[in-house]
Amino acid sequence: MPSKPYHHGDLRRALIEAAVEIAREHGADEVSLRRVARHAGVSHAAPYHHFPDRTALIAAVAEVGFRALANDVSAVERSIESPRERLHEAGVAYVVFAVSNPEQFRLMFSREIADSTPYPDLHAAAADARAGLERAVAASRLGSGTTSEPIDVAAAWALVHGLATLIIDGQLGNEAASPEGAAALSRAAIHAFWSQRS
Amino acid sequence: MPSKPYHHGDLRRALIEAAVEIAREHGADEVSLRRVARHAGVSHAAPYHHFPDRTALIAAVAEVGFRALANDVSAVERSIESPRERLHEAGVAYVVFAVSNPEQFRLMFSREIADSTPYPDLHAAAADARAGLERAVAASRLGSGTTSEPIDVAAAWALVHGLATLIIDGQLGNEAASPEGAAALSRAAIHAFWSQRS
DNA sequence: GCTCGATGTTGACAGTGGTAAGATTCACGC
DNA sequence: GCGTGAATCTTACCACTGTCAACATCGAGC
Repeated sequence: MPSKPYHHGDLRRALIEAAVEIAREHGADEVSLRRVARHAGVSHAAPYHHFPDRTALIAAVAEVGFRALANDVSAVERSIESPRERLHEAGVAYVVFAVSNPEQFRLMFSREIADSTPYPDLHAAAADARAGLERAVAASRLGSGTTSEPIDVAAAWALVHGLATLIIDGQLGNEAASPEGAAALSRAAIHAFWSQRS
Repeated sequence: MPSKPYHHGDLRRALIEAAVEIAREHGADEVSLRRVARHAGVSHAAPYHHFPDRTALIAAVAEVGFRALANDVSAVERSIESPRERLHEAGVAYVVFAVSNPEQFRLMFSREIADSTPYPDLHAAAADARAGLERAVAASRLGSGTTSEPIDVAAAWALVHGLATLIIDGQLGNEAASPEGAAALSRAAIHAFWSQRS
């Protein structure tokens, strides 16, 4: 049995999975190239044959994260009739994703890849995720007709993104740390902004 | 002339200022203990006589940041009559502070000090800043009387915090990068949530 | 005026991202 | 079948980081 062939076979994928696992178990800032390589059973320089540098690995991990987020958001989109309700639940899905995968979420919005233009695949995945929110906002026509749409998208995104980051940093209490608690809190927060109308 | 006395005199303060300056000029993640020490003109181990570890230095920097933020927010509080307007402008001040001091803002919400309980002074400063928003929310009674107040605070905080983080990460376009642009954007976003009422 | 604690320095260690040079193996043309 | 070049992986370095231990220097109070 070739227990350890010289060539790994699918090291790129293995490195990404190792990074996700290390992030989940030890935190996003424990994801170092060397540790990822160790976890995948290769030498510390092997990753450089698949990623030009550490940032590129993070970008790849973030890319799969954005794809999962886009998936979660559009699943909600397909399952709800009322445009207003659909927007609300898309926001809840955003927050729940962050709370369910806090370390990956942190990686997705880590500073080194804030400008995603050098990573086209990441850029596309992030745009897809954002497009989900944009569709939900456009359909529900948040605000009166006088406000321009980009502002509505920015406001909606900011609200759920703020909830997500504050919750996963523990700033909004421990009840919100669980996906159920996060869903309840974000639903309540969203309704707080709309309750004055109903 | 004693160009370099053996003892610095006020090294603790000098280290904090050096950290702020390095963050401003080179980015928050360039703030290393050794670089800060170098910038202050002392050896790389000198900081350990004033801070137990790197995190404690970050906590000290974040503390002055939170004090400045609390100051900015309560300055707005004192200058505006209408409770509703006061809440809105307190939120704008939060975002403008972040955009005006992006690297310090990042330090203030960096993960290593997300739990501020080991740093009582930082904890108090952060609580002061938050208290500003809480007062503004309580006075304006965001939402109808049926929503509980902590939710209102969380929602308001999440909105402005989300705006702040998204803007300083460049996710909301370059127009928002300037303090004026950020003020305009955040005012519009806040009004987007209220316009449906007026 | 001496001593002791506070403050500073030098030197070491393990860990990191990154590069260079060499080893191994795969794929493909003959 | 077989060689040869490219892709992959390894070992060995470099500079940098946080942190600690040992030692040097100074100031404040007895």
